[in-house]
Amino acid sequence: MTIENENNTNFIKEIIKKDLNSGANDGRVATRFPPEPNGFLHIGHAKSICLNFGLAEEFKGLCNLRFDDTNPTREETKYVEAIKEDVRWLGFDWEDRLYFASDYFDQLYEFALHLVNSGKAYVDDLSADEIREYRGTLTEPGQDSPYRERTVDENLDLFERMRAGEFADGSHVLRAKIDMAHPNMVMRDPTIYRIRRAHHHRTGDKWCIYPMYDFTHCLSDAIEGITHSVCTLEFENNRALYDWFIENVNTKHTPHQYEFARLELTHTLMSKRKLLKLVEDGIVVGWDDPRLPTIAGIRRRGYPPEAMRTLAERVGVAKKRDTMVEYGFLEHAVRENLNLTANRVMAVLDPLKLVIENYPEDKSETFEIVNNPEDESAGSRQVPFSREVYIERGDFMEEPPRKFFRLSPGREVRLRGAYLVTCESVVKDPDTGEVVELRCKYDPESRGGDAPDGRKVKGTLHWVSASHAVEAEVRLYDHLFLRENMNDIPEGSEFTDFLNPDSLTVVKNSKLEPSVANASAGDRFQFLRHGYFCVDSEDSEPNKLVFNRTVSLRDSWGKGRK
RNA sequence: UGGGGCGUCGUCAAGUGGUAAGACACCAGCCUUUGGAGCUGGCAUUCCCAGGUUCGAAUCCUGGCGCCCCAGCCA
Repeated sequence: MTIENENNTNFIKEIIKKDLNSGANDGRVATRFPPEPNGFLHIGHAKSICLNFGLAEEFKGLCNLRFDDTNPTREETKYVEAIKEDVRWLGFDWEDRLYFASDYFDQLYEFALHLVNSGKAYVDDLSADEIREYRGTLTEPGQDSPYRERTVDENLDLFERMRAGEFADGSHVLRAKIDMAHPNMVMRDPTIYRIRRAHHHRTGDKWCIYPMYDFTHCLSDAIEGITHSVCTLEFENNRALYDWFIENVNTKHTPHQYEFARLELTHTLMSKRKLLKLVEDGIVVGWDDPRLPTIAGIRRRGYPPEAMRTLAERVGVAKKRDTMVEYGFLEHAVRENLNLTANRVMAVLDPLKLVIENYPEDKSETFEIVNNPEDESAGSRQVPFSREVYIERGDFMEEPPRKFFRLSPGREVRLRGAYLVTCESVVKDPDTGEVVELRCKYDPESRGGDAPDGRKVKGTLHWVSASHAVEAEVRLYDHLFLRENMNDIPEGSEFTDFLNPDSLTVVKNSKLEPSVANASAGDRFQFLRHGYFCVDSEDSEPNKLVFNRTVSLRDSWGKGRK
């Protein structure tokens, strides 16, 4: 795997280098990946994971895995397990640094008390609707709540009673006392605690008040001694509040927030809401559908984690918004990895029988074929050959156009690793005229694929001996959406309007060489001349193999012809 | 008519006053027992626009233009 080492910098790395040089944070670098356990991770999260763990790795620091679980109504333990699996799969290790914001609820409560005591937070009795009205608009300042000037003692009493469960959900909130006329809406006395009687996946029913993200995140960072808190661009406005809390609460560490552009890919979507709809409406088979950009999906699709890390490194980290990385960029990283690591195998997806008339009926022999021309250590395997083989229907044309190098009447081609064969005649279905069989002649002198007289052929075809073939189901995947930019669809249209009707093609009776018979879930192969495939982890069984196409091979012949 | 950000090749993206990296894509050629892979070459006289400063500007200044984010008791 090649990872570019030259010029692989970005603005966050530059900030860290500067901090290291100036001796900030005692020379420590600490980052964290902070998902909310309320759904499945996708490729966008993978970029963040690679960035945070990668930064720690590069600068000899540490990266924590922290679940941001401050909203009990949305979070579930099953998601924390799924997320842990995804991070591990990507190749990162948080060691003993697995944290939960909910672990800090007691500490956070103390911090809130500190704000109340210093006159910087107050309990507000306004309803959610009233608070919104008092907040003002983007261009008009807000108004102070009538409860804003309560005394410290009164606020203390009220806040403690909020915690004690004396008030109904929604009746009170604790707010930071900042500035209702602040030009940054985030700073107009933001809510820091709300009353919510909901069962928390970890703290159970211990609490009926829960801290808000803005209050929790920066202080959790401070508690953990995070130095560089990296998040996505939509939190830029929240940075002022992040800093306000750090300044107004006594914390030992003073973390800083930096924002980068999230990863978006063409022909797909990262929106949790839309992905959920695809799952719920049965448009895809589940969160791990190989067409989905979820980590579970790409894992099942067969994308190697190394390729995802390479992608994250190559797309870089910047602040430019609305960037769309071409899907082909990802596919390139996947092919690059698989080319080096996947063993080659022959698979005929659309079989056409080829009978070698001058090959003895009862004869069969095996050929030793190299497993991976890119990797000598991958060795070789024995592939059986006999009088009747299957070739790809698309590898034969009765009336070949110019530049068609494959088989046609009278033409000689190579059966990869076996013999040179010449098409003598074509057998057709008398009713439909469909070609059902090719009658050929082979050159016994060309064993292995080369003729002793040195004559060359233009085409080399993959093949599978008919009597030895293993049947399998092969699932061919394509873009989920026809439209490139799914973040910007025409007014009046629904995102589902752009679904690709051919995002999945199931090939039921493909013929594979027998060496794959014992393949197990997740095994990856290159089906010669087709692409990279893996054994499906859900539906494949020992006697009923199912393969997923991870990505096709580049095809300069097929390109532009379909 | 508020505040915060961003505008460099079709797509990502370096560049931080010294004369436009790299990758993907694309094009051409070589090579090839995968029309795969690989190899070679090509691909921004110009950095949203207009002025200005300077010997010299993508980088500094001024003024425009365009796009994105923010009015959850979500994160």
